[in-house]
Amino acid sequence: MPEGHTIHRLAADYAERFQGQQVRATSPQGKFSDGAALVDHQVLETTEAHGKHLFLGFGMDRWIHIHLGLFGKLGFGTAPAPPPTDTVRLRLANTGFYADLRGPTTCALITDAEKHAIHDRLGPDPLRPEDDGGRAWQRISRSRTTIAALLLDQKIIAGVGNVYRAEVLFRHGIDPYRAGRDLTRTQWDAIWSDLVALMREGVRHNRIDTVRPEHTPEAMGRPPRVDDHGGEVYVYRRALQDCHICGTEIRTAGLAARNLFWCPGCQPTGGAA
DNA sequence: AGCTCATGGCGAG
DNA sequence: TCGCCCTGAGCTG
Repeated sequence: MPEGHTIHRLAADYAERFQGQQVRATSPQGKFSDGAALVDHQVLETTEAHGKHLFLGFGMDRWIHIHLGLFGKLGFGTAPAPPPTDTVRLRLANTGFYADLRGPTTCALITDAEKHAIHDRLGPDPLRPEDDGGRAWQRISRSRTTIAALLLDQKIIAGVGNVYRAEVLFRHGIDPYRAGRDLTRTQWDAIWSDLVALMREGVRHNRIDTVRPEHTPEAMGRPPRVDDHGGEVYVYRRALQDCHICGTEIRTAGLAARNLFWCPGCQPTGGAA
C-alpha cells in the first residue's frame, strides 16, 4: 500500500530492527539470490527513502534498492521466523526479527553511483526535510499538462500517489484538469506545505487521513470509512457518494491509466483559490 | 477455479 | 496509449 509515507515508514521500520547489526539475507523465491548472498552476514548501516524508493545501505558501495510498485508488501515479525512462503523475494533476519519482502517491482543490488542516478531523476519529496517545493514549481508553472498528471509524475514531485493526489486537490478546491501553468504560485505553495503536513501524519499513523477535524466521522455523525488504505478521505474511491462538504456526487474518470476522483462542486472548472 | 481490481512504473509503438 | 511486470483479496461460480 505504497505511497511515499509508507516507504519512509518502512525505512524507519528496517532501521529500528536491523541497523548496526549483521543480517542474514535470503531470497526464498530465488529471484534475488545473488544479491542476497552479497549482503548476507553484512551490517545494515543505514536506510533511506526518496519518494517511493527505498534504499538499504550495507557500505562497501552496496545498496539494496527496493520499489514496491503497486503490489509489493513488507511484513515484519519477531524471531523465530516461520518458514518463508515461496513468494518471498527477500528475507532479512537477525536474532530478534525478520522482514519479508513480496511482490516488489524492484529489488536490486546497486552502487553509490546508481543510487545517485535514481535521486537525480526524482523530484523533491515532501518528506525529505531539505527538499524544496520550488523546484517542482519551476516545472509545473511552465507545463500545459493537467495538475492531476503532474502530481503523479515522480520526476516533478516524488512520493505523491493516487490517494494524496486526489485528496490534496480536493482540499485546495482545484479542478484536477487545470493545467499546471494555470495555478498560481500561492496555490502551489499551499499544496506543497499541505503535502508536507499530510504525509508526515501519514508516516506517523501509517495510513492516509486527509479530512479536517470538522469533517471527521465523529464531528459529522457519519459512520467511519472502512477501506483498504484505512484512512478518512474526501474523494478517493468515493465515486457516486455525496461530498462531505457540499453534497455533490463525487466523480471518477480515468487519467493516464489511473483512476481520478474529485468533487465537481468543491473543485469547479476554472475556479477556486 | 477463475475473474477483477488495486496506493506503480516501464518500454514499445 | 497500451501492454506488461509484480501479488493477493474479494468477489463470482
